[in-house]
Amino acid sequence: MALTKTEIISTALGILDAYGLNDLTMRRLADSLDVKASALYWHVANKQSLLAELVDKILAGLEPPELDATADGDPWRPSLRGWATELRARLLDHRDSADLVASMRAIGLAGTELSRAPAAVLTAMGMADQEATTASQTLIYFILGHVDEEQQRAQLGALAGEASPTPVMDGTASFAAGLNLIFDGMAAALPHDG
Amino acid sequence: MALTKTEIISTALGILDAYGLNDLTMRRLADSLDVKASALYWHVANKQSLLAELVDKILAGLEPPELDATADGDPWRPSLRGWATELRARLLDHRDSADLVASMRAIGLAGTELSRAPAAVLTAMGMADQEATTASQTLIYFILGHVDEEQQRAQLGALAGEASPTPVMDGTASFAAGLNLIFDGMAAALPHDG
DNA sequence: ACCTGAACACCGTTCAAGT
DNA sequence: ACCTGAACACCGTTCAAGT
Repeated sequence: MALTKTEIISTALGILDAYGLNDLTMRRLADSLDVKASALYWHVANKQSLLAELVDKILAGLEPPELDATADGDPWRPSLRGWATELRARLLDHRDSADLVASMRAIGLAGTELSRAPAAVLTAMGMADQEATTASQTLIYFILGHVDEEQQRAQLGALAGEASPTPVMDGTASFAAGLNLIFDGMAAALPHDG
Repeated sequence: MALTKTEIISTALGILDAYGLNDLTMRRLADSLDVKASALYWHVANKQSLLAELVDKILAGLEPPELDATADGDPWRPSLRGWATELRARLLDHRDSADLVASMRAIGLAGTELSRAPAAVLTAMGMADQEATTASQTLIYFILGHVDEEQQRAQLGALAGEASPTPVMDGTASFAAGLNLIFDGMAAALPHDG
């Protein structure tokens, strides 16, 4: 049976989860598929584009945040909080994914422009376009930076004594705290609500 | 004349500036020093620690922010803004440095724990320790993420038509806007000031 | 259409041996 | 003390050749 791109991508994701980004090489991936490394180049242009597709797969199905019209107070807050929490969860599902997404994002290869979805919510709330763009980018930097640090720490922990007694700080809690800080900053830039 | 570590580090910085992080290999560095690659290992333990020293050199002399007691209003704002602007300037001085600092930070090898200095300012203003830590880390994620994107874009621009007519957005302006957002978020977590 | 074989031009790191 | 030579175990990528 001929190789398929889908098969390649999901095998790559398996290697990423089990051994990390450093061990995700074209040769190792080929070995896992019982094929020579050069065979991969019939299906993908190069490693970069393979990684970009991996990012797409990791982020696939991430729903853009929606404003709940029935909510009163700050409807955008729970909306963005839910979206950010979903994004973090997907990243935490795959080892080294925050690092991977950040590097792909920089090269502009990742199909998903992450900051667009939250920006739309903010403009819907009356924020100016440029301000909304900046604010969402700040949000994305926070999410990727935070999760990257969580994943790096998890790896260090795995190297030292397994099951570390207590993590330095609860990731979920500090993530929530950081989100609140950014939301408070956004609130200050939003038109005054009654 | 024998090689010195200082010589190695500053030559490495030169390669980083001229050719970028991808081209900063032990073999290329050795070539620049008219020496064989193996010779480097008498002076440094491995590439990681060399990169960590590079980070230290890039960030050397970055003064921690000080609170101006004579200022009224929000003395911490200009203080943190000045520090963040200084940090950005140092990073912009060296190609790929934001990427480099982020990766070293994650592994915990970089001597300078960047988020400590701004955290001290916030606790001095009466913020609780944990909140201050989270807030400063959020600030650091923003700075590194923003500058990384600036540097990546600069590289893409250099690849395409040189002297691009107008950058997509002014880096300095969007940096200032992001800073303000974060400062507004911090203000909300600070004890009410008169 | 899909894959192998073989090569090219690299990596980081180690270590006996030279001076 | 400081460096070279030579090797080990890798990389990503290309491309003629096979089926």
